[in-house]
Amino acid sequence: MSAIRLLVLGAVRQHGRAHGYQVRNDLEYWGAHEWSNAKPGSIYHALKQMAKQGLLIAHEIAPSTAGGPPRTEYEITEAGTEEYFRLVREALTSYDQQTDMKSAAIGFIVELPRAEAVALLKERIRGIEAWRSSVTEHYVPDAGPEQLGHIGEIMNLWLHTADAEAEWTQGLIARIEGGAYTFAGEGEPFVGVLAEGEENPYATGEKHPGDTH
Amino acid sequence: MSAIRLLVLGAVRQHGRAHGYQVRNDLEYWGAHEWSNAKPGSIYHALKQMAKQGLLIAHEIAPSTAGGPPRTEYEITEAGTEEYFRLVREALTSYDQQTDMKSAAIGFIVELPRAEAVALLKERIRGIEAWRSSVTEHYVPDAGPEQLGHIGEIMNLWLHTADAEAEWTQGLIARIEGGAYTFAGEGEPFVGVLAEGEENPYATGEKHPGDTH
DNA sequence: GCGTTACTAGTCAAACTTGATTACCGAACG
DNA sequence: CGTTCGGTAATCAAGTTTGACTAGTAACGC
Repeated sequence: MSAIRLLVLGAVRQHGRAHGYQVRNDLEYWGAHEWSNAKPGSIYHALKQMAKQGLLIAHEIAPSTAGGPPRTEYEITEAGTEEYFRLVREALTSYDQQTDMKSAAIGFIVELPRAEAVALLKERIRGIEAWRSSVTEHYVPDAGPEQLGHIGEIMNLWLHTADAEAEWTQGLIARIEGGAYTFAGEGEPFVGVLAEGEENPYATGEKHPGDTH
Repeated sequence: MSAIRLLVLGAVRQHGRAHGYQVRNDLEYWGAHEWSNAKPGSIYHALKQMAKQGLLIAHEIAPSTAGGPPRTEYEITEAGTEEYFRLVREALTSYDQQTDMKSAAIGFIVELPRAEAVALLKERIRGIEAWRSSVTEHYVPDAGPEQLGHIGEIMNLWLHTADAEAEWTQGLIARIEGGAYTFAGEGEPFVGVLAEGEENPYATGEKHPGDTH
């Protein structure tokens, strides 16, 4: 599954009530168009789909205050909130090399209590290690790694990536345990959305060199 | 773009002529179902689509020799071969955190001349470095990284990942320059396909722990 | 006043992906 | 000798993603 649902749920939730264009802008503000499939079509589709499934409720709303077609505002439901936390927890816990889900979940990690965040990340490290040994057992067969030829480099890449991630996760755990950031129930939360009318410093358009999306 | 087209083109090409089920088995043999969207539906869809676009030609073929419906065999065309090499080169060169494309391209890297492989990988490192500095400039604003709060951890993750990849790429370059593997024009190539009737040691079914696909 | 540009907000068809399901055949079983 | 089982090979409907496109309003220059 892609990260679009998690991102959209998170954006709507932080606003309380948001229309599609607002969500679209938030995701852009988070840089999500760089590392996930957060494109207009996908965003509007996700909104409609999740409204149909009861994770959001759609309010029909009067014409836009700033030009353009009339907008629909969305609000997250109880079920939507549950799904949101389920997705955050799952993405933090499980290792499956899906960069977009992982990044999105980091963006929402402070919505959890600090202790739970740390516990989930530790669980993640255990997952990486289990995956690591399962790969080395499974794919580096008795005949020795030479049997695989250059294909072995793919596994090499996986392992290298997994190790790098474990290392980064370890660092994050340390920072969180050291008191960094403001987690759920610890006072004034960090606000990661654009206020109405605020200008987006990271607007679409410029690509990073080397990108080929 | 996903890696499915590259994978399918590569599989058909290594066989000379292959039917869908054969391709499906090869991809499984390569472990592609673990790290890409190489599922039956996608494979058959890609075959049909690319046949329609002239990258493959479809031969209608008599009923299967081993049960099941009649099979269609595919053969790669000139245009398909061009597209194949274009995809390999692009995936090796450009940094865009798409794990599946990268893995697939490593699997086909020995189809290029050794010198070109090294050149592309060096280009890749340059790309990673350019991307790295563009991210640090762009997303770590004047106000200092604190302004971003925990969102800064996402960029931290990106950078960490990029660095790990640059390191791995460097290692691969060294191994290739040191004479590892057999590249195009260097004699007996490594064969990464299953022979007709050969058993697949890495068949589907067992998942690695920690996976959540 | 009036065209032109720019921004807001969303839609749409075409392509792709997914997971389940179908259809066919051979072999084993009782 | 029918029937159930397992492997082969592919299809299908439902859902998702993409990139281009539409349509409305405001603001600007002249």
